[in-house]
Amino acid sequence: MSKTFKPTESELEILSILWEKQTATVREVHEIVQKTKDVGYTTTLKLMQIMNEKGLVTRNVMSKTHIYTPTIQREIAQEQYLTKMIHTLFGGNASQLVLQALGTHPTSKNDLDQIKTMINSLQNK
Amino acid sequence: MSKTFKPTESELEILSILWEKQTATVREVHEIVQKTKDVGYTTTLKLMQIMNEKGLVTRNVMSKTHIYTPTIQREIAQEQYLTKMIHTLFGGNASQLVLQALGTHPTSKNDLDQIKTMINSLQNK
DNA sequence: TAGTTTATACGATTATATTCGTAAGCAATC
DNA sequence: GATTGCTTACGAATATAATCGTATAAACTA
Repeated sequence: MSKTFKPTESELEILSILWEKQTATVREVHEIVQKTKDVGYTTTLKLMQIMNEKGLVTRNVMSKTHIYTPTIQREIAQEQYLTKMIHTLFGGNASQLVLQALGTHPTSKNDLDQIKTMINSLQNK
Repeated sequence: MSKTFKPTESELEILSILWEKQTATVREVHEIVQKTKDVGYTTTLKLMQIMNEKGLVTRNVMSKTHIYTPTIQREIAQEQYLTKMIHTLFGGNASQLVLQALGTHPTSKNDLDQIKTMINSLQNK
């Protein structure tokens, strides 16, 4: 069914922009890409065309300026990369990853509470 | 100082094996690689030679069979990938990653307690 | 409407990564 | 001491990704 989703580095960057904005034109994407990478417009365009061929995005071609939408759910990508990362980087131990994430990435009190709640519900099973 | 650590896909796989075993020969690494990828011995050898040139590993050449050691701390790689992943995949929100990790990757009661302890100490600040 | 801007399409180049074949050395064994 | 097996070295082929230049057309603008 679902082929293995494996975007390249650049493609993932573009996807992350699309996930954020839901939908975007090449120019909008390029504007953001440019902040971190110094590449030409046609490079971004070409990448997005390739992504379309691969089925990573779809596009609405009604108007001259095409509008792109990601086809892959962010959640699916999250799960896939998370699994891989736990395996290759944390020796299969998810809690190590959690501890590290909490330790080095500031989290609001509210979010911390939410995590505690989740843990409690996991423990009551 | 520290150049940007950016191993390729295959290199990261080899590193993860070295992190696990601390130290290993090409054959030992290859044996494990072979379980998931169908590649020849010299491919693994070449990769590890390149990694040596790049400084990702060092090797002891005393005996005929070289012994490889990773130069990069696993923790540094963990931190780097974690940061990137939180950014591109979780919209900058670390707690989202934590919730997802806990939700889909079974964690022992003990580990969960440890995480709670950590959260508590974070909240008492 | 002529000129300018902004789009897409797409081939071609360049860069990077992966893979393997072959040569050569060393050591154990027959 | 020849043969076999395992090792490294390394060039070269192949595959994949990233980048850009140029052509072409639509839409806006003076």
